[in-house]
Amino acid sequence: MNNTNINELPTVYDAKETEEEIYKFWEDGEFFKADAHSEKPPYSIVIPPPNVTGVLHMGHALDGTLQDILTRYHRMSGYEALWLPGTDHAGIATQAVVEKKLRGEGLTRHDLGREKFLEETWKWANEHKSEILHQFKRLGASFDLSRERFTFDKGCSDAVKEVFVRLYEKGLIYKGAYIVNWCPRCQSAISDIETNYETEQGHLWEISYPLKGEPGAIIVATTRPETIFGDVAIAVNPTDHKYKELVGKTVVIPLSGREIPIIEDEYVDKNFGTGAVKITPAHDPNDYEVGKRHGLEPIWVIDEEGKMKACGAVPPELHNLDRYEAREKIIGMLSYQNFLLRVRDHEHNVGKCQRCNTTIEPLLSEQWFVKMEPLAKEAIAAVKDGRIKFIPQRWEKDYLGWMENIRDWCISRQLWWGHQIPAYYHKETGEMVVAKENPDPNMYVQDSDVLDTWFSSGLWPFSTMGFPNSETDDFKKFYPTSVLVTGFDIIFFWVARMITMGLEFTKKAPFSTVYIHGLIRDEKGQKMSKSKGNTINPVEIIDKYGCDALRFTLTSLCTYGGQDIKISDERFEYGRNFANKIWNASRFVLMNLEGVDNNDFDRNALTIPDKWILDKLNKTAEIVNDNIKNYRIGEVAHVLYDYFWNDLCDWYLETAKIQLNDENQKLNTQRVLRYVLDMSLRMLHPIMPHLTERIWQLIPRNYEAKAIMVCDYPVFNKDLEFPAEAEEMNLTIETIRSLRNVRQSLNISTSLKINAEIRAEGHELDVFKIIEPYIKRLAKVENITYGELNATVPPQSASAVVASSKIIIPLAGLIDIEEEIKRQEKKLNKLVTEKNSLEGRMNNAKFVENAPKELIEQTKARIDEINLQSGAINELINSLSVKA
RNA sequence: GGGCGUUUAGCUCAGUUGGUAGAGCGUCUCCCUUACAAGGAGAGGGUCGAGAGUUCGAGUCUCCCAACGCCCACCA
Repeated sequence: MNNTNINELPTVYDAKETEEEIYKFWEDGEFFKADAHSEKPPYSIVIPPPNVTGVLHMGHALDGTLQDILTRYHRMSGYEALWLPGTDHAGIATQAVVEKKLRGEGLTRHDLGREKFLEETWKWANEHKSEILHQFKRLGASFDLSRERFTFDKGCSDAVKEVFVRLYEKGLIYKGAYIVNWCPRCQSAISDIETNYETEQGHLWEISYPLKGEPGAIIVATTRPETIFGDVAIAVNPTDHKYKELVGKTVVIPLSGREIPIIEDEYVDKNFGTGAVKITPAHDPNDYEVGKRHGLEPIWVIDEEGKMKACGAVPPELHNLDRYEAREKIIGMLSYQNFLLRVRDHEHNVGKCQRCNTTIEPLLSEQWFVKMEPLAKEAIAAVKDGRIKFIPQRWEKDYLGWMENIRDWCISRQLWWGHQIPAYYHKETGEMVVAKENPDPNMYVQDSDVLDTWFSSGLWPFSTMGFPNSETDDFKKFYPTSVLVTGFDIIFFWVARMITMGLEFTKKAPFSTVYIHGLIRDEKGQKMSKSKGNTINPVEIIDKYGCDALRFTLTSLCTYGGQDIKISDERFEYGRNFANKIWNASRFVLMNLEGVDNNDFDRNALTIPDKWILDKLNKTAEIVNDNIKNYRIGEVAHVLYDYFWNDLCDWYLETAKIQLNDENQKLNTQRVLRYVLDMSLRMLHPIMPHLTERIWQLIPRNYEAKAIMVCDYPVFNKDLEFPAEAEEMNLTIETIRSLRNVRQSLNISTSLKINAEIRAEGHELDVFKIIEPYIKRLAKVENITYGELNATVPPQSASAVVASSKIIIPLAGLIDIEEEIKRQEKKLNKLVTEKNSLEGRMNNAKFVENAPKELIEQTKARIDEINLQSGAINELINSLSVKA
């Protein structure tokens, strides 16, 4: 790397080559490895483990970039930084994709059997695990692969067993029959938050249930006529006089003949439907509660596959019929026998499986649950008392709202891929033992269900650090972690569970900050998904634009409010162009560092532009540190972009060219350039690691260091403040801009040399004399002369007013007087408008009375300045008009 | 039904203690000036969704309305 010939560096930054080479350099040097025995204060982040179902998407790229920026920044800022990588076994999701693959081969998991199926799934998981980690490397991730973890590895599995047993012993895990969300396709229970509701256009059927042994009937409205065979009662509201006389009577279920009572229950809404509800406790959560209150035994009529159960309660011709086919058929039968009185269109919400979008079947079923309320107490307190802070803070409200209305968590899944529940049943007595190990494999069989995948991810911050052993080096050094970085979509699924579990089992909040960023969407604002075909693969973007370009662009799009981020391919040109700008600016500096010595710059030999850029750099460092600490990471990107491009490239490098040509200034300018480039690269490094490392390696350094990634991050330095020179440079810039403006607006060719007469007094005059060379070169001025401030304006000349001085540009034969007058009038108008507004304020007694002193003084000063400048412009216009 | 977010230049979006608006892209003009045409220089472009209020002063605070988006709850 160090043998590179600077003059042969390509003019276009080659991201691909650089990234590969640099990442390898970091890996070989073991720069990402965290030391648990370090004296430095710890900074740790555990990655939200990506599912092993697939590959990296843009959301991971954003999430990973932000974590890497925080990790790299803190590593450079004196912390022992650990970013712990890993993946999630993603129980239901992974099983689904593997089953899908098997289906392609004409197989089901049952054909393979549990053991063989798990083998297949492990294979799949391992392949994707390495693919995902490889992609994270392409992203420049500075994570410590020696600590890589998997939610289903030995350590995490031990943690799961430990937690399960302890919660069970504490009475916080129980097993029981409740209505759960059952996915007939996944063949498993799923939790409430894995169920999404969709509005569907359905029907409300009114069915007549005849009274037993007497004429008359009660009419019931239902959206699910196929469940009538599971009815155990008809319920009406106790205050509903319409049905007063029917309560206590018996009706006969149509098509079935079974007899059920008419009961009263508060749950019934008099105004909905007919005011009479069929009660089906086995297939509806509300009905289940009603049934329980009235001591009614549930009757199952739909099975786990969503088919009509082949049982006595269901007429034989419907046995094993799909629930929707059965519905059609039942409607026909009811209609034929005149039990169906009315059909109405009815919009209602239907639960869908988040994973496969199959309509959920509420099913009474025996499952395992975590009693959440006792655990939620501390999780609520931790956020309320500030032990855990959400950024942006508004998410705390969502979190607390959910926690405060927490419902028990159904944790058992009827799957194979996952942590098998550590409950064992005696083969003969059926006695159940909950323990980490099977008490006697000959006599006990393990519960066949596995745990919800989020159960293990909920332990992630501490299961990865050695838990249940809290004496490991990593646990002691790196737990609790510093911050959790994730999207808002998994606050309930994951963040909430980590907080409850962390507090319960480690007595500490697993992280003190939850940094929530927006979600990545396509250019139309739609969520990216494979089925929509609107996904953008981050690796393709990296191939096309470069990793640092991707990282910079994504970072720049992060707002403090955590808005969703719309991206399209072309947006990454922003980052690519910036990377190229950095590359070329650096190339320029490096090409001009030949012959530089090993000394730091000489403070006494600094020029105005030198001091100005040092001042800018210093201020930028201050702002950048402040912004990173406050998680305003998008702002960091903007500030650095503005500093690097607009200050460093557009102005300082241009002035440096002049100084480099001056033998007296050359050496010190080189030293300043070296320092400024070095510090600028360091500031950029956390966002754009490869490019900055690559260039830094080429700087002829006067200190020892192995890599930029372990250099100190620049901080504000009181000794590098140069306010006076900063002001003087502003005068320089303004003067040059005015001259350029004159040239352009009067259509004076750049090849044409012009002269300028500067009319200034006092300090401004002194400054002009110093900055003359810069003005000459950057504004392409041939000669500069000096004159009296109040002398008359020569004919045929353009002019500009800068600060308190005037610049006169004689343009005999070149100038269109009318144009110049117009130009000046435009400027004057602007000033006059501003002045009117300011004077309006100053004439307002209340403003003068109430506004802060500094603002009033500022306003006065500005009015003075405007008066001066507009006076000068008036004078110019007058002299031009006379001559015209 | 409850809650949250968004509405600012043609487009995409910034704008943290209230002090008369910024960026990138796009547009117009000029320029291959020995770091960079993925570039340089100059310019144009906004009554900050509507309305009301507080204030000397509101894109920024309060209220109300509208449109779009999201979350939670849930109606047999």
